[in-house]
Amino acid sequence: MARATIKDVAKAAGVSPATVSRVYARDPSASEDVTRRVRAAATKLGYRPSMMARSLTQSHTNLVSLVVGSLQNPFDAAFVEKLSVRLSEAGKRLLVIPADEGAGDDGAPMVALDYQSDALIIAAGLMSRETCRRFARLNVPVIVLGRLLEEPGVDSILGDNFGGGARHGDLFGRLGYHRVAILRRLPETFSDDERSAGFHAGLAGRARVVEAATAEADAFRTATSMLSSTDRPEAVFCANDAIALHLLEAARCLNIRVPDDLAVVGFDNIPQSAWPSFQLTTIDLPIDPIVDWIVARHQARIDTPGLETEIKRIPVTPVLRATTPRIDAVATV
Amino acid sequence: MARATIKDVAKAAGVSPATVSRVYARDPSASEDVTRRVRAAATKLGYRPSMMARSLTQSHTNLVSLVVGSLQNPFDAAFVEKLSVRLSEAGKRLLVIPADEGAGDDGAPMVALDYQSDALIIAAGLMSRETCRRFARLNVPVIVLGRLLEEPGVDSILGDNFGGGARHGDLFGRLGYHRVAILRRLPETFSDDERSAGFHAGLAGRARVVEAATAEADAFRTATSMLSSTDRPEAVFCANDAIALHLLEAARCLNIRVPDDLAVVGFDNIPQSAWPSFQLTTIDLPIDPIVDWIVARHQARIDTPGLETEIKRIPVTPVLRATTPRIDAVATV
DNA sequence: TTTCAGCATGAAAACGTTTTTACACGATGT
DNA sequence: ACATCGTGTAAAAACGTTTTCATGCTGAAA
Repeated sequence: MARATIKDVAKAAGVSPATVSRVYARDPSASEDVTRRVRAAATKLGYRPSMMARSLTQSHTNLVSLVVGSLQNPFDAAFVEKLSVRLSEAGKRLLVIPADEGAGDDGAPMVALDYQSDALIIAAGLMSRETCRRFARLNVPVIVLGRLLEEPGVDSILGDNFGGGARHGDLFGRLGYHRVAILRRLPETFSDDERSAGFHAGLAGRARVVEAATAEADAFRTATSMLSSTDRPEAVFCANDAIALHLLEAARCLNIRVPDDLAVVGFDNIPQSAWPSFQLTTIDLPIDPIVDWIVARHQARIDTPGLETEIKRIPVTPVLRATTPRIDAVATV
Repeated sequence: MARATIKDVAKAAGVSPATVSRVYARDPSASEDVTRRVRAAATKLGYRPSMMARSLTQSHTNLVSLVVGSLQNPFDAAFVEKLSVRLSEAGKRLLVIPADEGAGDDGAPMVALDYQSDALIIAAGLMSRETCRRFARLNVPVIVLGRLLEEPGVDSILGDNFGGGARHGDLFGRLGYHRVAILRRLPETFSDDERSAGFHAGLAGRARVVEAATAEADAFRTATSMLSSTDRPEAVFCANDAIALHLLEAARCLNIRVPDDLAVVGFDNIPQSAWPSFQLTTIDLPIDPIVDWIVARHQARIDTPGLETEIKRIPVTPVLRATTPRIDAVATV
């Protein structure tokens, strides 16, 4: 019971394979009558054109590869889900490539080349500049999320990390804290570098800052030890909500009252942050505009090769909730 | 700067394309000397075999399609992540297909056919029996997660939903509740049917049961109205942890003490359930064995066509935490 | 009628692989 | 000396499409 091919359909409809192809390509030169016969034969045989064969003659595959790390962080999970939906709507498919793939050989995203992906989206901040260059040379559009990789032909999209961090820094300054901390992801994490820099700028020296880095999986432990230290910070800027939630959990375990004994702020505004248990003050980084831009941009790159490198910044907005004191309560101090 | 093809490599190495192919296929008949020359030429030209072309002559593509709904539920997100990693390790790629795809045409998973996927994994409980049959007829292995679809050639894998539900039902019975409730996903959700049935069996009539269904996105609202009703239940069995967490949130908003005024149990044991804020009593449904079985099973189906349909049940284990009273405290009553 | 444009269609080449078949060569056996 | 066999390689067919080019047909203009 092999799969029906274009020849089978052609024979059944009494036409040539070329004609069947034309019908599927919506070529206007295909006559009314023939189109009907071909469609009828196709549905009877359950024919669907093979994308693999089609990709061989055409220059595109309608495949988009996504290199991604963990999906534990709800932000990333939501990103992947929305991206796959929007790509589907555009008639494209998402190929998921774990970031730690193919370490032995040529680096992770090379597998995207094997399937002739039309574009490559990097949601894990670890692709080497070298690999990027290689893709750019092959005219495969590369879009990097959350990292600024200045490389010709490689586009980047990021939230306004510096601006968001600055808002938090200024908030802490106005709240009059003297000992604050930053809890962030591991040192190579580009977004957190920016967020941290913005925070420092916004704080403008009004408080002493200590900084700790942690893997997301270890966040609870790191947070616990940070809160157990002798001169525990009065307020903590967590570089993302996932970490902030762990910090809140740690505080709860240690019977530290939030926000009275400890203020906490995050970044991303994942859905859980709005839950009554957390009510996390954070920075909203909206996913829809990110996905929209990626979908539009990769298509633009495909349609017109040789575009200038573009760096897109998504604006963010602060969301004040209950893990920080009300600012007006302190404004008079 | 077009991509290097097998012919380019052949020319550069002074051999025929067939020989290059043999080198990549690790054909032992390729001589030492030639293998070296080919490898050298390939790396110099940056050659990688085109999977699209290869798939045309071979019967398999090393592509596995996954039809999936939302990734908001951490259980599903973790499943997708682990599946993609394990498939990668086996040299395969994951093609993600949103469940609501192609509603107009032939049903969602048909797009998997377009790319000649070697196997189809359905993690959304909505594939029609008709569509399944079609795949089975084409010798494309279909594996359904969380749904029992008795159809020749279609394998299913599920947690022991009935058993897990029964444990909860019995627990509630032994705790002496009289008014209990079930909060579950929408009526078509197969797993929840089983969990609910198991719960009833385990409870064995020891309490009056009311049942409410909700979309996961509406869980907080549904939970709130359930807890606000005049004869609020003493204990609620939520058909999964994601819903249970929303119920706990709702209880907190309504100042209902857990477990004193309200006992809550869930199902799945997602990481968040263990957080100090929740401490949810639940049923552990481990993901690793699920993914392992799926990877092994789809490979088995590919290697030996015509296998008997198999239905795999993953054992579950109760996890007692703080959203239920300690059972020994009541055992003497 | 003849000629030509335009249109619908078919034949064949091309895409980049794998695989089958065939061949040349050297070594072995008598 | 010749037949036989293995071994390493090349040539060519095949996979299922799209696309270019050629061709036959229709009808309008001459």
